Order: sequence, then structure tokens, then C-alpha cells
Amino acid sequence: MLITKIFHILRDHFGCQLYWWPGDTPWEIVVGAILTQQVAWANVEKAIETLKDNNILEPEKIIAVDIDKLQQCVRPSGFYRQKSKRLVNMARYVLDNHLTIERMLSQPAISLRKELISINGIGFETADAIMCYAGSHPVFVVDEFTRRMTRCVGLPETEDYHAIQDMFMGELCGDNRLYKEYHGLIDELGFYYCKKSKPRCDECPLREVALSNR
DNA sequence: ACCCAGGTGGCCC
DNA sequence: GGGCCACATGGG
Repeated sequence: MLITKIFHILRDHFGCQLYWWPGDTPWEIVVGAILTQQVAWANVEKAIETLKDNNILEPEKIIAVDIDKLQQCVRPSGFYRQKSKRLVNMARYVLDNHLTIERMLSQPAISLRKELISINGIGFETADAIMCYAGSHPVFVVDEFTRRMTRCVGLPETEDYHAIQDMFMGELCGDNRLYKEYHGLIDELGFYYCKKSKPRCDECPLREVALSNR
């Protein structure tokens, strides 16, 4: 019940975010999910804009373009050599195995997740973000903010990705919209109240829950 | 100047 | 099979 309660508190505090992940197409969401690894979203926007401006966002373009050019575009999002490679890996996989990202995403969740994880540069979180936000599969995405939040409110102590994911999905047995919304709200919470450098625990909308659950 | 941000894979033992 | 570490730019 606690997980459901937290959702309502967050939604009341931040309001509905509806389709929270920015991006006009599934592929753009995939690109964003890779570029945002370990980096604030603000850094990613510039990179995506540049890819669009140069008309090399699409998978066909990403595998065809000069790696130097790709790296220049990706640069603002950090780890640009790694991330360029990861975009190429992903694009090549889609084209070789499914032709389009839409076809790849439309397969059953189990096999889709296996495929995503098998691609070098796609881990648990990125795979789930792609499934949830680009593919509209009912999957809850766990990230650093989620871990911080669960620790903070006294939910069972674990760092394990799937343990945390199971905890949320077990209680919510949800629906894609709910998972989209919940993860978005947690990241809003993290962005405003749970910065590692200057957390604002005293003003956090979850402070009551955290106190009463100790 | 320093710390940190919506992770992942490789290497070492 | 867990614990480190490189990866790199940009903003506070």
C-alpha cells in the first residue's frame, strides 16, 4: 500500500505529467534513453537537436554517417565516443533484425527485453526505459532516484535492480500509463528534492511518509 | 576549483 | 560473481 500511497502524494504535488518522456517518435526516445545515461537531461537536448539539424537522427543515417560527425553531434551529452558507438549498435541491430524500431518494439515483452539487453550499451534501465516509453510496455523503470527514494522512505533496503522493480510492479500490477507516470514523478522528486549535493528533505513532499515509516 | 548528473561494460581477483 | 573504474561534457 505504501507504494500506491507515495504515487498519490507525488501526483498531488507535481500534477499529471502525461507521456512524460520527451521525444516525438519511438526512435527519438530510444536515442534519448541512450544519451541520457549518467547525464542530466539538459545535456542531452542539445545533442538530439544537433542530430536532427544534421538530419542524422534516423537509424539508417546513424549507421551511414562518418563516426567523427556523429561524435561531434553527440559530444554535449558526454561520454561521446561510447555513446556514439552505442547508437550505432542499436541502429544496426534494429535494421538487421527488424527493419524498423516499431516492429522491434511490437514483439512480446520477454523477448524484446532479452534482445535489448543483448545489445552492447543497453543495460537494465535503458532497456526498460525503451520498453516503457518508446514501446508502451507495462514495465517500471528503476533509476538512481528510485533507489534514493526507496531508501529515504524506509522501503525494504536493497540496491538490486530487479528486487526494486518487482517491489513496485508487484504492488501496482500496472498499466503502462501508471508506470510511465510514476517513474516521471520520481524523477521530478529527485530533481527538486533529492540532489546528492543539496537535498531538501525538510521540504520534500514525502517527509511525512519517511518519518512515519521509521 | 570542485562536485555531480535519469548507467554500462570491462577487468581484476 | 562482486567490487572498482573509465567513460566526458556542462551546469551549479
